[in-house]
Amino acid sequence: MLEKTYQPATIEPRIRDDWEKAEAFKAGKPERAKATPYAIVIPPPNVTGSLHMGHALNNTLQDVLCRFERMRGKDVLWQPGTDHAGIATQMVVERQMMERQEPNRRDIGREKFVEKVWGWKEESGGTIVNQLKRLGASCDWSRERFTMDEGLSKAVVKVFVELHRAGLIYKDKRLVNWDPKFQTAISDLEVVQVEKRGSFTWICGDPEKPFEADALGKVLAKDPSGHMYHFRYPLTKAVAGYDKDYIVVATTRPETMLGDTGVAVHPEDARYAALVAAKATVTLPLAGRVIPIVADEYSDPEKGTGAVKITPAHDFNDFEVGKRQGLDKINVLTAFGKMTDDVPEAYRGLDRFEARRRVVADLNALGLLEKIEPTSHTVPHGDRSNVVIEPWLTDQWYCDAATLAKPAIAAIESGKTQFVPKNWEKTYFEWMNNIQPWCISRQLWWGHQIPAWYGPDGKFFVAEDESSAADAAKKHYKADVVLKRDEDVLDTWFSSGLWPFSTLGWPGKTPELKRFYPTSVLVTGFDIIFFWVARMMMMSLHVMKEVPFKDIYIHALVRDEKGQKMSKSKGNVMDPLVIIDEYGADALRFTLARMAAQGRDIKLAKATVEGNRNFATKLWNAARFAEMNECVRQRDFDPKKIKQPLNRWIAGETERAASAVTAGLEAYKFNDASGAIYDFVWGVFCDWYLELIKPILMGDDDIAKTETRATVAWVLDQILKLLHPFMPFITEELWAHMVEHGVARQSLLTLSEWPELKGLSNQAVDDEIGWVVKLISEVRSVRTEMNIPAGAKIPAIVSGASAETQTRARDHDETIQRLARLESITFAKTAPKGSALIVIGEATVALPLEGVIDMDAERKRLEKGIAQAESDMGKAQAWLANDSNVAKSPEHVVELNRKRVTDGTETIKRLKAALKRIEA
RNA sequence: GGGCACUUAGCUCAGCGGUAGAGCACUUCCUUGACAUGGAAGGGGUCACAGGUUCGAUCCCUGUAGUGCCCACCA
Repeated sequence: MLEKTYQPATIEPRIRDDWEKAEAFKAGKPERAKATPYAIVIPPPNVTGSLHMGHALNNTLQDVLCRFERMRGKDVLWQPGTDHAGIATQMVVERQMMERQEPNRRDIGREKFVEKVWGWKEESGGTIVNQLKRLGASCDWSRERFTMDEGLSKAVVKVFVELHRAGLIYKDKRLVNWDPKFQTAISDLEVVQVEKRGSFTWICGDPEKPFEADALGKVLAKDPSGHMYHFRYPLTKAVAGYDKDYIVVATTRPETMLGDTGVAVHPEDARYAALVAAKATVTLPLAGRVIPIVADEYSDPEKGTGAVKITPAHDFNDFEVGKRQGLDKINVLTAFGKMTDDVPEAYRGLDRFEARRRVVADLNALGLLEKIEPTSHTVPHGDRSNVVIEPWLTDQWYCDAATLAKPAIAAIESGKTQFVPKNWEKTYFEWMNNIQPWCISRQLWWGHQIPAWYGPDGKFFVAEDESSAADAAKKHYKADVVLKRDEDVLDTWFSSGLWPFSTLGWPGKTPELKRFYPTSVLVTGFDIIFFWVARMMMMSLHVMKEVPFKDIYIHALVRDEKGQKMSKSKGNVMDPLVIIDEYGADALRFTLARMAAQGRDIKLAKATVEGNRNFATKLWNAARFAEMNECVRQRDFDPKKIKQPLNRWIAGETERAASAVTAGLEAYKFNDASGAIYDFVWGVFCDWYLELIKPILMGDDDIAKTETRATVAWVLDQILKLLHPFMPFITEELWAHMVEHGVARQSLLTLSEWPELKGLSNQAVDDEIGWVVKLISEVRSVRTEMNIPAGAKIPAIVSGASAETQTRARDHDETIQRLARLESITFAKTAPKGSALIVIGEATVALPLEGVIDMDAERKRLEKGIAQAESDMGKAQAWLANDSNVAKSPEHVVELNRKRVTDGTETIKRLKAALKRIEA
């Protein structure tokens, strides 16, 4: 016997065990050898992470698809695994070491540190996996992978070596985004632009009367960023045709002026033509270095003074200008963002922001600070470290992304892989067409160490292992040499990019690779289209010569109910595990699926989850009702052979619901699919069908009763199946309760067959039950409006009814009486006086309530009905009066409006007649 | 600067060329033999604004305003 209320917390772990014991989610089972393969690779969560709402949504959708396809008989592989997440993980462990006041990673050295991270991975790496299981994820857990496990690491090395051999990976010295906190280079994608606005109001300077030192110092002490500083660089000597002895340049980063090696003006800029012609030079203030004024297209005459300082070692644009103009590159910053020894002694070792203040103050003292103005500009920050990123000159490994992008673009253009929704293609193309070299090396310790070994002269040998590198070195040096391995590791996304094939066993020629590659669909959020999706497309096409997946389903991000991004600092994080504890995994999953249609974000409120928990309870109680009424599944039950109209009707409704759910899932319209089953279960099955059949179940027509019981059991089975992808736990639990011939069911719902229903719907039956439903609704409506006590039973007298209507009324007599709380239904030529009247089609139903009803209220009710009917009919009439409407509209629309007029006329006539009787 | 979206009931959002829907909230009533995590009946919307296309526009097109996001740049 089912408990009165549904308790997810006690059920879920047990169901999970059942699935595990049955190895229900194992891919490649022999009995499915002939089935169509269906594969999804999970977006691997960070191994040290824990489940957040984004994961919950992402994995719910994948699980819905996997369960759906599994039930449709496919051989489903949902490939799980985790990502080593270089920076993030190293950060977590380092922070932990700091909190425990242990020696830092540099003190203990690389080997010991990496060992520690592995320890941490072993200890907490299972957390997120267990959390995914709590959500109900039907992954093939026996195939779990980790980006740094042996097989995947082999794949990484092999791809690196091959790309290097093909010239698509190379080493280069150029500016990178340097993170002074984590001491590593990061890729463009890991840089976020943060808006900076000056924190002090604008201050206009006057070089003749410099700022008072204290006042300026106070201002600068606040926050020296977000301002534009205008400096005078004195000319080394006067130039004929140029009326000043200095040139003004502006910058938001004063400290970098110590690394200036030129000033650029536009070649066409008349103001500076004399300076260019004279090959004028300026003396760089503070440093005392003489630097040239060069003509370069980069400088924009419209901006500032049209003259721009050039710091090739610390600015991406300046780097290019420097290259064109042959300017020196002077590095003035250390890896930690402090001034190097290549600046005047006074600034050496200063932090970059302190140096900024000093430079401004010192230039002011020299009368070279023209003005300071507040400005609004964006400053690059590390997405993890949140510190200001420095463009910094270093040796790094790069991947020629532009070349790899070409086939990846073509694959989407040709439709071999398609985005759902399609509009994400544009974003993808936009980025791929402008893709920059990808910096793949990181100065971290946790990750795949780059397979390059250096000889004594710095020449490197890229090889799959040290001995191959040694062989190559020996050939080159004609002697044995000591090799030193490159200390850098690869960007995390390098290994993630191989995920669709590395997890299937590549470079081995495994049966899984053959069977499941390319995978069916990738389900992910739009925030990692560039980071991950694009890289998988590039890598997979290069290595496998085949797309990694056929569809890319992009879903929204989950935000809080106010639409703000959930973040720990804002304190608005909704923990999926807390929600699961409170409402059950099914309620959370169903909520996320129902909201999955939204454009770019999902605003999640607790109340919504609660509503869906209530839906689960509703289903639970419907099953309980079935159980109490001995609605037992019959083995040979055939829905096509149903006789009772109510049962035929619900069979037809079930078919409609099933096809709506199927169609929704096939089109990745999770909201449509989940909405269809919700409406059917609550709005049709519970609200109407179960109520309508009660008289039969309690009656003594055994044939009808037997058929109805069997139908209830059958419909419930269909419901459990249709709902299972969304709510796997409660459905599996109820499935187990639905006995068959007195024997508890042995099979698992998750392995049952998906309903493919056909030929169950019948128009005549739908009309018949539709009439019953309409009558009941109308009576209920009148009862409320007439303030008839809910408990009072009243008679109903039907007049003007056709033979068909009379038959319907007689056939469903008991049902109608029960649901409309009627005492009797009788027929008469005319409606008795003093009645409330209901008009349905050709018939009028009278509720004789003389003395009970308020005639005034009845008049108002009828008048309202007439007004509504007249307005509706009037619209239809006006529409028909327009000849072009009739001439140019499709027939069914014309027909619809004609019907509105005829039906409306009839209704109005009867309502008016009813009104007249009252007034009489 | 370039791009992508969004604007529908008090709130959160579906819908989409043929007389506007759901959940929550609200009002009234109901402990009726599955369910008060429930049932019944209601109230509430010129579908942001202005043009256009169409027999017909909430839906398609153009523009305006507001909002959000992505990319790039910023002397």
